[in-house]
Amino acid sequence: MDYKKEETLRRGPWLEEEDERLVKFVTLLGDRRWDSLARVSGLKRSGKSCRLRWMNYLNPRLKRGPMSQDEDTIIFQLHAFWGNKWAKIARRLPGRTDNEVKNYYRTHFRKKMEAQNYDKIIDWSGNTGEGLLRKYKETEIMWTRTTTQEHGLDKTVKESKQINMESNEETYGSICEKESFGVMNSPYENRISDWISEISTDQSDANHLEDRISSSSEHNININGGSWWFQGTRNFEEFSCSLWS
DNA sequence: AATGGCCCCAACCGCCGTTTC
DNA sequence: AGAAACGGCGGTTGGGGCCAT
Repeated sequence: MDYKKEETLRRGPWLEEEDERLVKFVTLLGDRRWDSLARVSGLKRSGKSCRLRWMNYLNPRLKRGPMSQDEDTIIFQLHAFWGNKWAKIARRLPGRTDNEVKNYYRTHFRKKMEAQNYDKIIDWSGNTGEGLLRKYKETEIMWTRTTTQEHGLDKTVKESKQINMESNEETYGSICEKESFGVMNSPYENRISDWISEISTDQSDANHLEDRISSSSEHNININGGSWWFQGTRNFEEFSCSLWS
């Protein structure tokens, strides 16, 4: 895009007329080829800006209004699984956008975490990267086991809340400890987050670690059988799919 | 009533992977 | 095969609104 053309592009908040026009043209042309849609529509906006406006605000599939308690819990749980993978988390929440999830998390959870000033802060200097990864993975397994059972996530969400209220030691403690990774902005954070995403599809690795931990007497874990990650993932899939249907 | 601080969220930016030509 | 265009993502910013003083 040349300089002169960019000069004439509008920025900032969208006007009602612009919204109406955008909706009209998306209905006509579909939600693809945003640059040409922006040109054809006569909107003095970039294609990217049009796309964003549609995706985050105008799309009729979007759900408006405050987050429900279940959505709140899901965001909390999935962020513990995946870290700042907002788009990935948003895909599990029908009608919510990555931007919305991101904003929600930033304003609610981080603040909450900082305010509560958890004392389980990890001393980075005393840990190796490998040790931290292992610790992270183990707490993930503990969390998954206590929140994913054979009856699906919708019930699980309720149970996890109950567990959280009843005990801060095993489950909530673990998740908070993981959250401290995020709060501290550790150099490991992104790598750990990416790594967790990778292992989410690696069944054999997960089972291997499960065996190792199950055989250890120092872990007092309430296990309900099955392959933890597969079961958890499947339940998430089923649950989120059912929300869309 | 004025104002300063804070919260919230829409919008933007830059980067990167994918698709198209 | 490679360049350009496009789409998606995560991080950041700016402004409006609310609230306490």
